[in-house]
Amino acid sequence: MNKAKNTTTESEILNAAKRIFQRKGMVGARMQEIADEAGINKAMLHYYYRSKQLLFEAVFKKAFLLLAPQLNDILNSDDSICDKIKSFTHNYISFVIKHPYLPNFIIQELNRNPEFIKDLMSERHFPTIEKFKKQVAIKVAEGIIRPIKAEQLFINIMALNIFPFIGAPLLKGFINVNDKTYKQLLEERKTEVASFIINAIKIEQ
Amino acid sequence: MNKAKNTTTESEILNAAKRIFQRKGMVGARMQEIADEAGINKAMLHYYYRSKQLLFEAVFKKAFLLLAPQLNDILNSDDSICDKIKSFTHNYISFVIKHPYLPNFIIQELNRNPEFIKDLMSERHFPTIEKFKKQVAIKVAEGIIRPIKAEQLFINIMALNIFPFIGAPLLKGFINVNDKTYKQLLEERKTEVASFIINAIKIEQ
DNA sequence: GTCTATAGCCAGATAGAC
DNA sequence: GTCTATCTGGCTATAGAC
Repeated sequence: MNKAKNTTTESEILNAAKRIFQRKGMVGARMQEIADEAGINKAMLHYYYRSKQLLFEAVFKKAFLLLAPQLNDILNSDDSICDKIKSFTHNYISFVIKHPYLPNFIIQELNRNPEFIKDLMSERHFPTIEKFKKQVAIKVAEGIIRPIKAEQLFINIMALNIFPFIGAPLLKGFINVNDKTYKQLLEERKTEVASFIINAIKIEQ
Repeated sequence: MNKAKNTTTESEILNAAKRIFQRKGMVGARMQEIADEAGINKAMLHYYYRSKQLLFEAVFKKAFLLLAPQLNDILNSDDSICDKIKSFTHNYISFVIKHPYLPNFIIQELNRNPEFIKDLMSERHFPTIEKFKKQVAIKVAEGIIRPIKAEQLFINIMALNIFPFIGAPLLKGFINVNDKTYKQLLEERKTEVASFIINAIKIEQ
């Protein structure tokens, strides 16, 4: 009927779906649960999004487009490598502390359906590694940083940033700490990760 | 009837279940699919394991007990820190290249049910970080390695070893390589990861 | 646009023959 | 121990009233 109202219901559904899908995944989530979370009827979900699959895809794409552009900070900025690593890890870890389910959601659903990445890569502003590769190669040639493939460095950066969230239950077990202490460790990583990476690659003058 | 035959069917089921559960997860797996994979009837699964949940738990525990003891190499061996890091990363990455679904399976199911780690921790030979903490603290005090909390170092080691497998679809997308090239990158990591970590922590003499 | 009621399907589990 | 057939429940999706 009324445009504002439609938009509100539609985005209410999307937000509710986001919360449920991120916690339970595509397979584990229930349409009824999403409807309850949104405080509306289950039929409404189908009215606005036709099917569970389409609702899921809307949520997934939105989540991915929230996370991916941040990689431009490390891949396509003109700052020095060390500065990029410092600002990226700090920003990324801060962001994920606020949205702890996000990385696991993305990773899990990409593992369930790996071809999905191809759709995403066609998106505007999908970050690529090309510029970063050139920058690393130059700095290695200049003797500023140790010899390392940009691909490996990128994998390491991603691993150190993301894994502590995805592997939290496992790591809490081995380290044998409670949630509060683990959260404190994550806080420290805002600076710890950058130091670790920079020590690993920089050559003492 | 016959003992040998029982054991065979029972372990056939367990192996089939392992393959299906590791690819699809608890929620995504179908009992029919597991039965097909084992080449037997669906009713047999219930005859031997009573329910999907119990079958899953048998598979999960077995998988976990395959992976966890390897951590003793880094946490409880008497070698120097550098030697431990070298041998552990090499062994671990080699192992996971042969069983690529394993880490994601463990991590994913622990995220679905985080309290599950408590059961596992009561198992004999569950590795803990205590000895490793002492060793790191001593080496830091001696000025052999840079100041770092053992917990953070441990998280970093785990992240660098495991994430490349769990995040493979995502990383392949950003790095923009095919499966074969990515596999090559993983091979390189058998030595690359240790160098990276050791450079990050060691103090130049 | 929003609801209730229900169709239709699929999966886990069991009964019961052999 | 192994099978076929079936029960039962839960879930996505839709029909249709308001």
